[in-house]
This record gives sequence, structure tokens and C-alpha cells, in this order.
Amino acid sequence: MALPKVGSIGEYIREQRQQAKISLRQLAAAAGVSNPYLSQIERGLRKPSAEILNQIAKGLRISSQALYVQAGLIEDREPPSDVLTAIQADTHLTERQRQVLIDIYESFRKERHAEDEQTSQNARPRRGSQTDDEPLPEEYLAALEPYAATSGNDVTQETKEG
Amino acid sequence: MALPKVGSIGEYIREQRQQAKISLRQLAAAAGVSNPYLSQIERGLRKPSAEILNQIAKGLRISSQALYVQAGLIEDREPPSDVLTAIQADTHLTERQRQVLIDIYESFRKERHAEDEQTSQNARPRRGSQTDDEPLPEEYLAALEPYAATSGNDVTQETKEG
DNA sequence: CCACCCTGCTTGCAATTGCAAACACGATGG
DNA sequence: CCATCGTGTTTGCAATTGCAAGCAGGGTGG
Repeated sequence: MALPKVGSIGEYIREQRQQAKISLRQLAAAAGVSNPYLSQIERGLRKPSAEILNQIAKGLRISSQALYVQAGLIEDREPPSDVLTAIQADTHLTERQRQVLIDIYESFRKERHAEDEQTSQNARPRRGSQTDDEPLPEEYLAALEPYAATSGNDVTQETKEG
Repeated sequence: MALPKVGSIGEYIREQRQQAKISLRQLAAAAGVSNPYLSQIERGLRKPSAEILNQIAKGLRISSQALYVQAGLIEDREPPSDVLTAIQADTHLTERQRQVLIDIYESFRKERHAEDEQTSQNARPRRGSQTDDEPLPEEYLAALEPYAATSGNDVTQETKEG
């Protein structure tokens, strides 16, 4: 027994940690666990208890549920779009904002799902289920305006990596 | 030494079990744990791991999440916004996508209400890492521009060390 | 060069989980 | 009356968690 499939949870944690750009020790401290233990967890050598998992989630500032799902401790019954439901239920958003968010979210989902197609085409797969009557790109920018004043910087090429 | 706060989880399980009108041994069998252990759990003498908890939840046919919340292993979701929680819990998103969505959502919120309570981020590597500090402005554009294309996985700044 | 600080990893060891076996106590009934 | 089945509980014990120390090695600089 020991460590057959537990790997994914550890990998997931390590991914999240590295994306957050913090060291193992930092996360360990933030989560209140020892560094060696966290190391072992990340490499799938140990199966952390729920408490530890929860603390790690806090340290990473991610949802505990996401971690539990990764760990297989919760049925993945929040599948297609808990997000969509939440967005639609959010009364703080204007209708337009809502549409934009939904649109973006769906496109993100598509992005991930279509990991086979390496097309260099173009076109906007915008297929939102919204009452579409005008493009919204500038909506995005408008939303980002108060955020990022810097502009004119897009280098994004392919470099697809899995 | 005691497991002061864990009491509720055991009581909760016992309640649920009795409501289901099944014996301790029956639930133990259904959950795949030993009867004595379940007994101890119910009385708060033992702190079950997430796995066991999950199995018990299955045996009781109740939501794992409900149990985890009872056990204090999941934050009692008090969401300033359910959307954020949903986004964070969505395992289908890449971390980058998650960040973008969150930031956009927050900027939307700010547009309407200029109140903020934000991210007290800490734990920033001081040495031997990048000095980058701001979020990811152009990331938004990168993410939105193609609207649905494989977003770059490469961070522009990584090693600033010469 | 060695000292220092950072990174992650390996090594024993105390404390804990989780279990099999056996215990207590009550019904049912031969 | 003693056997048998039912409930939940107590008692050791193997296996595991989780940690304090210590190890290996990359940078920086005195």
C-alpha cells in the first residue's frame, strides 16, 4: 500500500506552491506544518490528514475543497459549472459584467478541454449562450482599466506546454 | 489530550446514524471501518482522517462536505461572494485562468463599489528570486486577446539573476 | 577559502490512527 | 438456566502520521 495514487494530491500542492512562487519552507510555515513533512507530502510519500490538508490549503490561499477533490476525498460533484451558477446568482454584478464573466469562464473551459487541437487558426470561438448583440472585448479592457494602466505589451506566442 | 473541538463531528455522525436508524456496527461495515473505531469517533475520542470521514459520509449517504464542515475541515463558507469560492474550487481551471478570473471579478466589483478589503499577501521571497511585485496586468490581455487560444505558459520574468 | 543563508531531502522518534480481539450488558428463547 | 444474538465499549498492538534534527548543495560575499 503506501503510496500508489496519492501522488496527484502532492503534485497538485507542489504546483500550486510553485505558481505562488513560495518556497517549501515558506508554505510549511504558513500552513503550520514541518518542512520535511510537506516535502514528503508533495512527493507522495505521505498521506496527509484532512487537518493538514486544510492548513495547507489555507497556506496556499486556495479552496480546501479543491484540495479535497484532488485528494479524492470529496466526490467531484461540483463539476461543470458551480462557477456559472455563482456568477448568475451574484447580485453585485451588472448584467453586462455577468455576461462577460460567463463568457470568459466558458472560453477558459474550452481552452483547457481542447488540448488536442493545435490549430493556428484564429476566429473567435465565442459561442456564448448570452444575448449577444455586440462584441465585448472592450468590456474587458474597461474592466481592467482601473487595474492595469500599462498597455501595449503582448508577446504571447504559442509555446504550448502541458 | 483531548480533542476538545472535535466533539461536534462525532456527535454529528452519531446523530445522523441514529436518524438513519442503523446500528453502529452496520454503519461501520457500510463505511468500511471497524466498529470500535467508529465508536471512538462518535464519542470524540479519536480524530478520524479525511479518508475515514469520507467513507463514513458515504456510509451515511450524506454529503462529505457537510461532514468536513462539521469537522471544521472546510471553512464555513462565508463568502463575500460565492463567485470567488466557486472559482477557487474549480479544478478545471489552470491557476493562471483562475487568477485572471478572480482579478476580473474583483475589478468588476470595485467598479460598482469602491470598497475593498484585500489580500494581505505576505511571504514574499526576499532574495534569490524575482523582484516582481505586481499581479499580472498583461496577463489579462494575453488571456483575453485570443479569447480562446492556448495561453502561454511561460512567465516572462523568472530568473532575474544574471 | 570558509561562513552564511537559502533551497529541498533524509533520518530516527513520539504520538496517533485504525484495527482485531475480547469485554459488558441487554434481549430472546431453547 | 445457559446459549445466542444484539447493542456499544475497552483493551493492546501494528502501522502510520507528523516533527525535530541533521544532511546535501547552490549562491553570495567577507
